[in-house]
Formats: sequence, C-alpha cells, structure tokens
Amino acid sequence: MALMIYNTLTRQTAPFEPLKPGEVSIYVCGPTVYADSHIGHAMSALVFDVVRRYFEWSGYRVRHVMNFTDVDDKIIRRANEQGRDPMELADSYATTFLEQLAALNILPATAYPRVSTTMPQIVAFIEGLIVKEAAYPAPNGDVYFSVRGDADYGKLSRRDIDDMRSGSRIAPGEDKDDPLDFALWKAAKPGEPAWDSPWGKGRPGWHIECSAMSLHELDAQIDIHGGGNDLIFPHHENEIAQTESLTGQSFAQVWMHNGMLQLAGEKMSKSLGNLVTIEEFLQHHSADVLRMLVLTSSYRAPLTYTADVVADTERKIERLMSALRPATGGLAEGAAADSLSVVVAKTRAAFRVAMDDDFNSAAALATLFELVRAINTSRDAGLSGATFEAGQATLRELAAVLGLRLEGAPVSQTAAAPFIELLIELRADLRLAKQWALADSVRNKLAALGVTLEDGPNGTTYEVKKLTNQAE
RNA sequence: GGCGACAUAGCCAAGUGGUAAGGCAGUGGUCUGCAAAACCGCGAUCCGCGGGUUCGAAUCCCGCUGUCGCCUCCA
Repeated sequence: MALMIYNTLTRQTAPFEPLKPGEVSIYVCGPTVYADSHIGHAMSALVFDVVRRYFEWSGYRVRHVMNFTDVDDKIIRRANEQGRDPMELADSYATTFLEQLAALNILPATAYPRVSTTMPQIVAFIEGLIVKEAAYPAPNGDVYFSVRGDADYGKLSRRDIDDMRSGSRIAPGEDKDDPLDFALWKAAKPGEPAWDSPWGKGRPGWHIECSAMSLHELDAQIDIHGGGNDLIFPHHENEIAQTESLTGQSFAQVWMHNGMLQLAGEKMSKSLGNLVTIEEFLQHHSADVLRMLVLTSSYRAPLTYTADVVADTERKIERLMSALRPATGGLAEGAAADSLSVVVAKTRAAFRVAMDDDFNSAAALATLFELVRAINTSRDAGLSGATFEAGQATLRELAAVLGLRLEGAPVSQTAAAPFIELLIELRADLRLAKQWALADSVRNKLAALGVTLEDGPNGTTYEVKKLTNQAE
C-alpha cells in the first residue's frame, strides 16, 4: 500500500516515491515575522507537522526546513513606526513563533534559515541566474528575473503570462525590461537595512530567499515543497522559475498546499486584520484543540473557524480521552479481550490506509473513534490488564502520529486537590447516610467551581475543568 | 475581466463510478438514590439547481446559482 499525495503541480494524486530511498526532504514556507502570528500560520505548521510525523512513523528519515522571512518591506516599515531596529524586531517575533510552535507540539524543523543569515547564498544564486541570462541587473541597481525567458513559467499556478493583469503596470522606481519581471535584488533606499552585492548595496526580493535556502539547506531537487495555497502564485511560481533556471533540473517533485483558515467566511490574514493570534488561542484552549480542528477536515480544504466549531472540537478531545481512563474491572481475558484485540488490529490497518490516502486525517480520526468505543465497551465489560492496556497504548501511539497529546489537566498537581478529596470523602459519608440533598449540594457547588464529580461503581472520580487556564 | 477551488443531515466533516465514514448537538433506553460518564438504539430514500453519459453517479461531462482563494503583501 503506497502513500498517495496530491500534487498541485500535476493537479493529481499519485504514489509518493522519495528521491533518495528512506529519506524525505521537505521545505515549508514560514512566515514573514513582523507581527504576532495567528492560528492560520499555526494551521500550516500543523499540517506539515502531521506530514512529517507520519513519514517518520513510517520509517523515513525526514529533513524538514522552514524559513523565516526577516528582511522585508513590512518589517522595515513596522520597525520605523516603532522606532526599533528591523532585525531586532524580526528576531523577536521569530523567537516568539518558535516558542508557540513548541507549545503546539510541533516537532522542531531540521533547520530554520533566515534571509539575513543566507545572504551569501542568495547573492551567489542571483549571480548564477545572471550568468545563465535568466536575470539581468538594471541601471538603478535592481536585479530582475526575465519571466518571458522562462519557457514554462506559469506551470504551477496554470497561468498564461499574457492574461496577467499585473503585467500591465510597473511600479514607480522600478526599471524592468518587461512588466512581468520580478525583483531578485532591490537597490538600497535610504534608511533601510542593506547588504553588499556585486550590484551595490541592497536587499533580496521576496522569492529568491526560498530558492536559495532550499538549495543551501537541502538539495537542488527536493521531495516536497509546502505552504499555504495563497503562496502558489506568485511566490512558488517564482521559486520554480528561479531554481529550475539555475539548476536545469526540476525543483520539488511534489507541491503540497494547505487551504486557508476561514474566520467569518473570510481568509484569516494579517492584512485583513480578522485574526485570532496563537497566543490568544492558547490562553483559552489547549494545543490539542487547534490540532484536532485541523485534523478534522482535509488539509487542502478551507477550514471553518467559529466559536461553535471550537466548542465541538473540545468535546471531541474529551471523547478521545474517555478511552484513556483506567480499567475498573478485573477480567484479564475472555470475549471482551478478544474483541478488543480484533478492533486494535483493524484500527492500526485502517489508520494507515486513511493516512496513505493523501494524509486523510479525518478518516484516520474516524478509526480512532471506533477504537475509543471498543476500549470503553471492554472497560464496561470488566476488562483490565495487558489487553486493555495494549488497546490504550495503540490509541496513544496513533494519536501521537497525528501529534495529539491527549493529556488532561494535571489534577494531582492542583493546589486544591487535597481539599477536593476531603469534600469527596465527606460526601461519601453523606451518601452512605442517604443524605441525598446535602450530597447533591456538594456536587453542584463543586461543579460551579469547575470541579466535576462522577460517581462510579468503585467510588467517585473528579475532573478539574476551569480552575485555571494556565494548566494548559 | 483572467485563473483555480468548493457546495454532503441542526453544526463540523469523510467519501471521486456500485448504491452516504466519523464527531458534536438532539432524542429513546441500560446503568445510577439522582446526576454525570460510558454503553445500546434513532437521523440525509439522498449529497446546491437543471440537463447529459452509464446497467449503475454525491462521485464523470455541460449549463446555472452561490461561496471562497489567487491575479499586490499574505500560511
């Protein structure tokens, strides 16, 4: 059973074959760090984290590169507004983003290159393009890529050069031979950070960084290049043009693009201002919630984000976690054990089939929910011991492939724990004495404080829900 | 205007030729002093609308309507 991946370049789903056996190279476009990152950025990182985890679980060695754009017009403008140094501002947002990725249980990439630290490779890349006559320096100190010189330009976004509206305009100060051409290098303007180059002081255009970083950190040819589908044009189109013009080889063999996160029916974006930052989200919800939200639908489709959906997602996680509660019975084998074992084996196979189908995480989750039911059923039947624990271990293992932690609030570490337990003891006495009104009153008042009591056959358990958000 | 996606039950959503996964919500039941949790049962005769191809279509083709993305910075 082969892993199938949808490739934007071919618009088809095809079996994945790595360029080098047993190894996968992935380059994912990261954010421009000029403001707080929002959960749309997190969605993209989560999608490719799942891809990465599934490859690793399947036995591949993964080389995973994510860049930071830390030299950019918006960074410079923002820094000037705030009277800060542009590089310091970018570094600060990049550091925060890395911390948030960790908080979201996203595995660290193999490398996080930045424009500012890749300058020699970028300059060399541009020089190479000029030598190949794919690019030309302009009198004003800019360097442009010759789009019309690139025969297959437009193959990723399926655009015809002559249909492009943007082709009709040249911005003030530009010095292009052709309006379609885009900047590889921009001559320095007063008050901007600038680097030395054969064409004078200046800084790179946006697209060249990813071509240079990918070549530098990975290889001329890579397996997968990823990013949001808003990057297909012009960013990824231009990356292909640059890299393939320089190397003469095809660049990424598979192009993967995630859909946009939709807030109130629109793409969440910094320029629209309709955003929920990662920080805001994590103040109210656990990392698993955002991940589950992403996993529930196809990574390629737009993701609906509303308060209702978030609330539903919280419940889904509780449902998954319900299977991780301890056994309550004392049966180690029998019919319950046998049927659980069957479901465990089925789940493992079905999970792989689902993920092999272009990382169909929604279908993969469905298999986990079936396992949850089987585990709970076996617990109700009194199963405990090795088979029961193996079922739970499988659930944890497969959930971890998706990056779900499935950790509850650390109840035992709550400062209130001894007092809650004391109340439960007292209430047990009240129940023995059939003092139902008082016993219910204790339960209701604790519930109002965020402590949920559940009376089971082997005593009362409790969960702390909202005493604190910091526990997340 | 050009290019590209998408439209499945109250909500989210999988499913790309063989007769509709899963979750949430709702609802009936088992269990419980009650409740909660868990478990069992119930929900689209139908997949935006209209045509067509096919023995057979949510799935393929054409048209229409609607939503979204890109064409300028964007995960």
